[in-house]
Amino acid sequence: MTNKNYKRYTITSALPYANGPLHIGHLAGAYLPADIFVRHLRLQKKDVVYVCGSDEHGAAITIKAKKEGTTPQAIIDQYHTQIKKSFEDFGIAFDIYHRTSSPIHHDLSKEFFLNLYEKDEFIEKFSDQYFDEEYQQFLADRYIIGTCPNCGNDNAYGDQCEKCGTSLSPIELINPRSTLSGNAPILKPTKHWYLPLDKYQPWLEKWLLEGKKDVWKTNVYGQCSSWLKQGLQPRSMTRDLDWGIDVPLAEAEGKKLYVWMDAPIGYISATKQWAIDNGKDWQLYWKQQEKEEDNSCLIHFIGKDNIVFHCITFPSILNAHGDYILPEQVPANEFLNLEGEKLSTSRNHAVWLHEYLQEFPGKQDELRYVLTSIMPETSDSEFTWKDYQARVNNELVAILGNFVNRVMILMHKYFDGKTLGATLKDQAVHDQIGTAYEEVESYLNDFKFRNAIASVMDVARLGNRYLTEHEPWKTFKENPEEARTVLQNSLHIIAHLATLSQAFLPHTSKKIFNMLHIARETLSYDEEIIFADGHQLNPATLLFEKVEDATVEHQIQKLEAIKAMVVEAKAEVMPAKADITFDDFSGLDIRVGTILTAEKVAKTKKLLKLTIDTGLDQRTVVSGIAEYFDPEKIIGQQVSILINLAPREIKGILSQGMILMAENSEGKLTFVAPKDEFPVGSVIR
RNA sequence: UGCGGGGUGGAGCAGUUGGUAGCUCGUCGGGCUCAUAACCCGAAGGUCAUAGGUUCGAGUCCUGUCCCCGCUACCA
Repeated sequence: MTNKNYKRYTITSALPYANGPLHIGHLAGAYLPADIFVRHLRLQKKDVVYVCGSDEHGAAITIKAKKEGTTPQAIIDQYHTQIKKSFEDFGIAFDIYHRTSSPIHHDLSKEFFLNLYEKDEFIEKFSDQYFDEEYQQFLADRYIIGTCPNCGNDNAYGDQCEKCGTSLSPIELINPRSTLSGNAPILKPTKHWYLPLDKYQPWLEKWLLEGKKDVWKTNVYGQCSSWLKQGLQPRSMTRDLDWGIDVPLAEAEGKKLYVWMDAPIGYISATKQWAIDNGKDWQLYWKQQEKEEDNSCLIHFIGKDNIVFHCITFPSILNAHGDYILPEQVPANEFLNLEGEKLSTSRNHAVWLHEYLQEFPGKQDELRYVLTSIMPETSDSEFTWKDYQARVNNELVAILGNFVNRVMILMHKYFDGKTLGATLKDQAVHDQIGTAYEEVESYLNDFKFRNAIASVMDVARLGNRYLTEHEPWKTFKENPEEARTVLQNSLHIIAHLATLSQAFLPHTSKKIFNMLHIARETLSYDEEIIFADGHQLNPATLLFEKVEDATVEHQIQKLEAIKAMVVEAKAEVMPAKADITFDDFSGLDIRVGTILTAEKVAKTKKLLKLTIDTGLDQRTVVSGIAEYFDPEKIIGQQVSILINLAPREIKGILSQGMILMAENSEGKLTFVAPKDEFPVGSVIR
């Protein structure tokens, strides 16, 4: 990032959606890096505000409320409270954790909308939307269920079929029905306000493509330029929803502001609330100042799913409004996987923060350390419990914890824990510590959190080496003063270690200060560390405990148990389809066939190109089974094949027929074939 | 299929504007015994996915190909 010396910093982390708890993926993506960055700025005595809050609007929350037989308000209260507490317990140092259901936020969002409305920025468009006559309301996509045109699933949602994963629009659903009344909805025209992103494209190309080249991380810049290349389309800023911020126009009764005009403005409203609570001026952190160099430096920490939103949509809104600063940096992280699979809230495949805090009390810094060390900065990365164990045991315990422990124990053993003439008397050590400060500073400036935390650990390594080289346990016998100097130099290393680790491992750093009997909550980088003569150190305590095999096993088993449960719970049987006549059925010509050849279709994930002996002929069939079957292993497999299906070209290959497969609720497939070897061409009926 | 990201010693990753290939963990050998069997030193181990090109010189730039991940398409 640029090395400009900013007057102020405005730091945001993505607003968590208040319909579920937080997991380690959220932390590694948007909260931990921001937290470290903010703590680091504060230690340099920078003027910084770090804001976040719960995103509490949208259809998913009303739907969850309906499912659980409660109100949206109850849902958001529950999750807002839980998320807020988890953040506090974990040690994310927000200046304010606010919520978008607050009046101050509603007012500000409306103000933004009206500002753009009065400037005539919006395009007003009518479109046909489904409307439930009984309930007299338009239906959000998620309120419409129907048959998926793609896979025939009868319970596909208006935005997506969860069975086959296809994105849909409500209009595409066959036999749509309202989840409110169960009736078929009618199409009715409704008016909405669109933000003309296409109109802002030239501005975005200049500001982003030119201005942020080689400034933003490659993954972020790449995403954005990809979107701009495709050409932007106007985006609706309003929706027919029943839970959100009212569109502040008389003609828009019953309509709500869509998430784009809601959630990111939460950063600003949160800052406003913080300013009120603390006697500050929020405009210093968000508005353009008279002189450009007086502007605050705005940085959004997010996960990669939020890139387009924060790099294109929100800046466009801010720019259209006109008074606001734009993000200097959007250091988005990639995703964190867990034990070889994607984290999934719906499948409950996650390490939940609130559970970790409960099961590993007092071990926040262990998780902070591991997540920082594997932070998905440039590509997806993976959390495994074995790796967690290895990093805690081999690095935190063996290197950092052990070093501190060695010195503390020796100091107490030889000198009753009292210092005398304890200035740092080793130039090489002094220089190396200085280098560590420079490295941390420079790495964090570039959002390279992994490197930064490694530089901190290197100081502990330096300490261990220093001790081994000078062997105070030996020299004490002949020359106790030399041993004293070495140990007191080591105390300086420890104190610097505590200072340096404040941003990364705040709990540990406090423990070390306490052990050193330095009565401080934090110690700025520029403050000198002084041990007075006769300074009494506190007793040595262990900073970290080893993670036992059993602990790790338990966590792994827990994940596997959940996986098994999810499969069981999901094993619901698909409802029957509508009746057909015998003639409909007898129109199908299904035969026994044998697979002669099988090969993967290049550049596809699911497709195999098969040659089937049908008895009548040998024909080519393209089948979407590659995820579950190796081509070599299915040669000779007997299959049921529908042979009179109209041929269709798939990926440039003409597919003549369809292999019948049984599919379970997980999407796993198995062949439907005669129980015993049977002549090819035999009719199946 | 389109777009984006990535392919570097056993594992996980760094490699800035092109100039002798590094780090952490693991492995092997040695040292030390103050320390949570911890710590320190040393060694082995890489044709930097692949084929071309630019260059005095390329992991680093250009082009083609293959593979992995994400979104997208595909699943007759």
